[in-house]
Amino acid sequence: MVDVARHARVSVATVSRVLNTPERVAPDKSEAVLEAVRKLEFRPNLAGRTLRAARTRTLGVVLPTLSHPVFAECLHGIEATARERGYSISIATTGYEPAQEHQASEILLQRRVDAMVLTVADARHSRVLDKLDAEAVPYVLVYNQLGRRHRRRSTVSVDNRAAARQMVAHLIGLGHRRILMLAGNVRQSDRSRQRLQGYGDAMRAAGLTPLAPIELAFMAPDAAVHLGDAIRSDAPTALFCSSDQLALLAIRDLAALGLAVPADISVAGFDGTSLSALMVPPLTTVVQPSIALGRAAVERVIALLDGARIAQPTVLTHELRLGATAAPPRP
Amino acid sequence: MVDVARHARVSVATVSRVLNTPERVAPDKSEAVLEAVRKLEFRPNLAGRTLRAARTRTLGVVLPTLSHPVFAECLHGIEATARERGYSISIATTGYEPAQEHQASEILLQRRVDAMVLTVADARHSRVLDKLDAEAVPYVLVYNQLGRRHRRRSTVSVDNRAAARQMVAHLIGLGHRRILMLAGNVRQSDRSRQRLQGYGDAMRAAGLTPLAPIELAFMAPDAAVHLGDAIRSDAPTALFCSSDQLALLAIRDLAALGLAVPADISVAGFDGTSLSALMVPPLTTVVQPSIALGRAAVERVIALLDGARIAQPTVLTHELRLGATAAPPRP
DNA sequence: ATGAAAGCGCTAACAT
DNA sequence: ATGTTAGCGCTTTCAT
Repeated sequence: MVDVARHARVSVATVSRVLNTPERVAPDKSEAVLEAVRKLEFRPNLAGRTLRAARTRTLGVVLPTLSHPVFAECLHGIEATARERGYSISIATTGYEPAQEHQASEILLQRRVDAMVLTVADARHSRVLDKLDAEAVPYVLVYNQLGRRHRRRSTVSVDNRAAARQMVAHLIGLGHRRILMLAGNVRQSDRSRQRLQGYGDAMRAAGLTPLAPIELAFMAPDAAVHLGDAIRSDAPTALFCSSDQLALLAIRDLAALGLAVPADISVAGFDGTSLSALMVPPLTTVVQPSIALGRAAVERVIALLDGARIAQPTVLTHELRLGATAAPPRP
Repeated sequence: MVDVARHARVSVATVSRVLNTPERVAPDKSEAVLEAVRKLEFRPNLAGRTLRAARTRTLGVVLPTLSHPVFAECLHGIEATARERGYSISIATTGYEPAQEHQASEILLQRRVDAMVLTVADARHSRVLDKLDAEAVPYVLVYNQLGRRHRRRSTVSVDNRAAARQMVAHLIGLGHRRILMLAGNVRQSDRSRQRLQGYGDAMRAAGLTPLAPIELAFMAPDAAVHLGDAIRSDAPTALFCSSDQLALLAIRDLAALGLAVPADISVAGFDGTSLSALMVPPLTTVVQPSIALGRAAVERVIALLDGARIAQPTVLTHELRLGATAAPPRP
């Protein structure tokens, strides 16, 4: 900066002003500074700026994984929006392990991110969120959704329970009575729990008895076994899966068990990742607008940074995509 | 840090040493400092450290998009490895636009990332890479692959040309003669070009005449039209696509044209994203080890930071996954 | 409108 | 082994 100042025959203070508050500097000086910047290829060092201004213009992002397309697409929306708004992002993943949530957030806090966008296992009980609250670091949760009693935290999500209810109601409408839910880890994941509730809502509303869900750890290798057992004992005619990934896994394993989808058994998913639309037959699933969720989360977190109060949860509309993996049961 | 020093009754220098070179400080003092750190919940401010040490322990990552599973998985490997090695990452995407490559790299350079991992459109002609060379910023390319004459740049990739050749040879082995290639933007993407070369190699090796490829811009909306035209004029019995995404798109559009895969026409892809394995029927494709590519890229870039010279390109082994979308042509 | 100078939090050279 | 201190690059009072 000293070089630039010398080159433009002004002080470093003026250089700084040109870069930050150009309106407060005379046009001719401004011009000279800008030219010096170009000529010397000056690139402000963010560390200096951060140290002094106590702002990094960086958003921290904590997500369970990037291998799952839902989160990858969300990150895509986050990154694009952050860039448009002049922020960059720093990311850390947790691999679905609550212990890692703490480590991930510490790394980002050490970088002094201005705010965070995160998906945690359970938004109601989270040491990390408690910490962020205590340290007054603004944050917005994506995908996580909170009940009426926990509205202290800013969330951006779809209505998981309602979406699950609608999808299960759709299966019931097709004529299914024995519908089995394939859930993620219900104890750890609030979304899994909400979708399970939605499943129960729909079943009971139709006068049906909910079946005990199969709980699968993320990417469980023994999924096929559990699935086989459950199919023998419950004889379901439809499977409602709490993610597309689980649905694809189920379809594959059903094929191995000699069951055709949807002829022998129907399968519905949740997420609506772009690839699930391209597969043949296209997956019947609940479409979450992942990119839009990421976008909205960044917009909200920037609003918080600009002094907004925590508002109502942002609930984006989901959509039932009636693909071709769910059909009426065999008579 | 002053607080911590006061609390532990030592100087700030000792606090710094405990944090950076613990072996150079007496155990009792070290203990005292650590306790003060815990008690005061001291979190070193990276900006101060960066400013002084001129190192951020941050890796910049530039990728075309995060919506494409191949890059998302690669990023997953990058993030995990970086974390293990004590680095964090800062990402920027380019949306496949060379102009944005420049912008993305500038953002990261402004953050003073220690090094970069990137995928560019064309590694042979890249203003961004020229700039990084000029500024002596270490970097490693992922997915990009360079010919013998351009080995100045560090790359981590599969052998795109050989992989394409093998896949096309496999199709020829099944009995196909009229094989059409669906390529990305050949002019802009070096990988697309290499895969097209591999296609040509295999065709000529079998005494067949390569057909002119269909070039599709990324996520082209008019893909169906071009595909329909080409199928009418070339009457191919197999399609070799330069990405899984293109393959899925093709399969969907073929269905719309009344063509069944693989009964009427075979389709092979390239990438081996995890979802392409789960679809029914599973996609016949070239599997790139995306997570391992990301891991290897980070290992190499850290080696460069530690003073290693640019070595031979790292070529990871691909794999042909013989799914069920390619079969012998109708007699 | 502009400049001089203090100081953000940290590390490392130097002194002890 | 430990302390003192300069200074990394920037922004922001405070003067002028």
